[in-house]
Amino acid sequence: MAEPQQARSRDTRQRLLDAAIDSLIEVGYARTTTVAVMSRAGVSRGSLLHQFPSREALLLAAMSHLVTEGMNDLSHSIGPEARAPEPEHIVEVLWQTFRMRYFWSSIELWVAARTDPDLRREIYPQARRLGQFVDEAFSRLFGRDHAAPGTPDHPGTPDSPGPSDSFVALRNLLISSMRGAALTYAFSPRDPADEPLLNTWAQLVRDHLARESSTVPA
Amino acid sequence: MAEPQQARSRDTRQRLLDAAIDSLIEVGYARTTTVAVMSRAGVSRGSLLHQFPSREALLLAAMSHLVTEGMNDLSHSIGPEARAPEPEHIVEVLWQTFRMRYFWSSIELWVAARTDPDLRREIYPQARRLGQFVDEAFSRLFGRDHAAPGTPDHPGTPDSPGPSDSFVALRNLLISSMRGAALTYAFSPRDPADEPLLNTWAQLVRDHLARESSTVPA
DNA sequence: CCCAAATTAGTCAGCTCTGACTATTATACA
DNA sequence: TGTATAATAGTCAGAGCTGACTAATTTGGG
Repeated sequence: MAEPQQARSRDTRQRLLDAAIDSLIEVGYARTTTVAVMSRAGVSRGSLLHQFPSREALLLAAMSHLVTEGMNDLSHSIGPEARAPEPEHIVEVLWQTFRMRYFWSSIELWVAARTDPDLRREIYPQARRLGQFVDEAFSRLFGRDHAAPGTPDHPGTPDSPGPSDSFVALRNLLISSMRGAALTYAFSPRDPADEPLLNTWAQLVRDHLARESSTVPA
Repeated sequence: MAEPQQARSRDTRQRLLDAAIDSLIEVGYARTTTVAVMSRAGVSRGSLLHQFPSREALLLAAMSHLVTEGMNDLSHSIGPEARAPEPEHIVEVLWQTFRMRYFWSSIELWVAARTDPDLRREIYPQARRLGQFVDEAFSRLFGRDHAAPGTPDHPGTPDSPGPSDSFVALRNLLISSMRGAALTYAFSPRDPADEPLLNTWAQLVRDHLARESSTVPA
């Protein structure tokens, strides 16, 4: 947790974490061994075990690193400000996040965590952290007006209510569906850019916006 | 592939496959070792390696076994005949299949397959086999009238068209969303029976049925 | 400039897993 | 019933991984 002061040390940590994530993506959780990560990062055994006293510590840190990286990527692809809700654009940006670097490494860790209590304990808060960030990003994609009358995505008080039920439902539906669809590319030879559900997702967004503007014409 | 004639042999195979699947569920792919399966099944090392010459062969066979088992379970929970489409019932039955025995073992194999070309090659046709069966089951849940004017779920000729586009879209959306939602239970402490998306899914089905009966009142 | 602490480097024993091997037992068929 | 074949049993060497250990090097403060 504590940031190491030494520049060299931080560089080593960074290289190890990147190497660990690359390894998760390329060869999966089981074959992401300390030796594999260490040689991939060009770091000696002693350094690795000094920075991360065990394989588990390394992978837990990688998970955290991953989430931070994912949040940065998503921020970047959305841009700084809320946009007008163009269904195709919203769907496209969201779907990209399920095709990026961190998706498969996350899945590897999730699946490994299922049968590893220690890993699971650590991953749960990280996943929530990323989930909340994705929720906020989703709201930003829609723009404040559509996402929530009040502050975007805070629980919502009587004065400033959170997102409407239908907005939350749409968000959860899209995200779960994309996750489920992305998973099939573990073995499917198709190109994710041609995902057949893309149209369906866009239509859901269009329907939501249409329904909203007709019932709450404000 | 060839069914062994010997009764004893078949029993051993069956026990090994069941043990392999149980092991996948309980400890995951990486720790499903030949020794673990063998002792779980109460079978000697020689027997295992006679029946399945390698760990990979065992797990490939387990995948096939799994699919067959999954299809039987699904058949059973749907019942023999097409039913009237009650949205809550449809969603409930479908959601159950993502909480059953074979879901996690499938995921373990899918994820392992991503970084294992041999496994991937074998899993792809199996997944398609199960996928098509699920599609048919889905059509049966809706009843022939709603699923397809023609024969249920065959590609569809000009004479007997397949399911409508919107039906296919609904199906793919529900299945992908359920898969994506189910995945979070790898680490989430929630009870799948309380899955928040259940209402959303049911609403989608209701909307589809309503739209259908209004546009095609035939 | 020097020294203590931090960091990096390299080696090793212990463990587990896999698949090959040999031996034993059961089955099918003549 | 006898024998060839199939199935089951148990052992073992080789390979890979982890984490502990010792040694060398670099950094930062006095």
